[in-house]
Amino acid sequence: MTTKSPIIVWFRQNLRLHDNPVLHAAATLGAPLVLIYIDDNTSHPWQAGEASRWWLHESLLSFESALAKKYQAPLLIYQGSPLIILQTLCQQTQAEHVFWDRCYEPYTIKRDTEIKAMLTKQNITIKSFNCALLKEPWESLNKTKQPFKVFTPFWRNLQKLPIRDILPLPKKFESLSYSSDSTIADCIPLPTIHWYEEMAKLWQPGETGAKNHLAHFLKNALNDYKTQRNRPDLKQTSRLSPHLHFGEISPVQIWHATQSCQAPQSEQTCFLSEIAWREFSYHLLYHFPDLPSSPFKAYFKDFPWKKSKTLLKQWQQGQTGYPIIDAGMRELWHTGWMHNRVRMVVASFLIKHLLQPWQEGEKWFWDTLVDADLANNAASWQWVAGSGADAAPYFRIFNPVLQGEKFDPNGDYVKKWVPEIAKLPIPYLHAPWDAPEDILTKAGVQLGKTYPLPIIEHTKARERALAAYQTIKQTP
DNA sequence: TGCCATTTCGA
DNA sequence: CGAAATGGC
Repeated sequence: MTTKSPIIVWFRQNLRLHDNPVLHAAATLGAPLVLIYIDDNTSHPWQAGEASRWWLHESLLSFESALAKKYQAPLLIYQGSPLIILQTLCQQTQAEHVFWDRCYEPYTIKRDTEIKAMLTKQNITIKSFNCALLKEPWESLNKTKQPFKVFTPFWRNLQKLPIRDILPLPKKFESLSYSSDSTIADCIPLPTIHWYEEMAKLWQPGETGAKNHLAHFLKNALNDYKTQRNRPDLKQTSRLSPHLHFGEISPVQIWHATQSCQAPQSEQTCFLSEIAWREFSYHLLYHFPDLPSSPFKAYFKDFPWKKSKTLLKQWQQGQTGYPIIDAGMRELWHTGWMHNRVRMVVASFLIKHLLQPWQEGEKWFWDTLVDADLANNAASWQWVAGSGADAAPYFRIFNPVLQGEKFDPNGDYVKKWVPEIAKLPIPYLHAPWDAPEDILTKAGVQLGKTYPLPIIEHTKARERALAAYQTIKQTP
């Protein structure tokens, strides 16, 4: 393709300069570029929560300044209907080409398909690029050309597929002299209450922060990733999830950087399989677009949930009386993130101990996570619920006390997020109700007053959950 | 990336 | 008698 008419490059998720196929392709063509971001958060069913919006605000600022610094190119910000904005821009700039990075959520696919049809009618050429995945969801198929429904075969297959090389950073490109009326602050305003300041100390949204996180992780944590990654009291996970969600780093960059680092191969593979879980989630969401709302295994629609707004709220607020659960839920609220092991434990607790629908947990995570991602969130909640593709078996019910003792052995994680019981000695920190009266008094804990009694008893809850499952279980 | 009751093993 | 293995949920 040769063109001298401007190319509009619409960035949606992949807010980075390096290894960005859409930017690379556009810059290579030698035409002037119009770089835009359109905020249409209010026009779809899964509006982003405030934590995620804070991250987006910061990420866009970072991207905007990187573009200005490296290429003296402005990032134009718009708010409203992408179709109308693109039509107008094409007219005003005489652009005949619109390039974008592919998105995979059902509502973005629908939106983009409509836009592509309308603009094509007006002789605008649309070109889209895979910027967010190792492989497109339709590139991974089993021997019968069907999507994978089990992770292990998906992962084995992925390891056999060629992964493209990292793209070089475009040396230069010309940008059209053009400006928009809105700024990042107009379209994605920060909340008036500065609750995000606590999060701002922990994270560095943007490409530089992502790169730093990856380098630090590969150097300091990957060597014993297999075992230490389960410890929420240590910082041994990559913490790349929000960076990946906004595309500040690509899975291709992670793939190659991991394979060329010093850590043992078994550790590399373990970490890359986690990246592959993300890939598998996108694969499932693409092929089964109902994933965010309906159980993948249809018989789960009859599950006898016992909906309770009170229980849901106690879980959300970290007031369940189980220290590891409350620590996790409070970490989420305060940092916009939760350790993966703890995510599994709190999700299992909401679904199995409290019998609340997994969709309620999914919504809460969606509203509060900085890494809120439709594919990962939906696939993971269904995985824990047992209703998903390749789900955990329903009888896998975590015991919150044992999980705490096993993965937070010194209680540092609980002490950090549940300070009101921090003075309890270790055998009782994960099960305060077992502590003798004098030990509770000495630690300044009054159960039911300064810290809740358990809102449900573990053994009974476990039996009730197994019984509930029996009512829907399919007999083969 | 489960829990738990029960059985079996070995000092 | 405690650790390890086993098997059902």
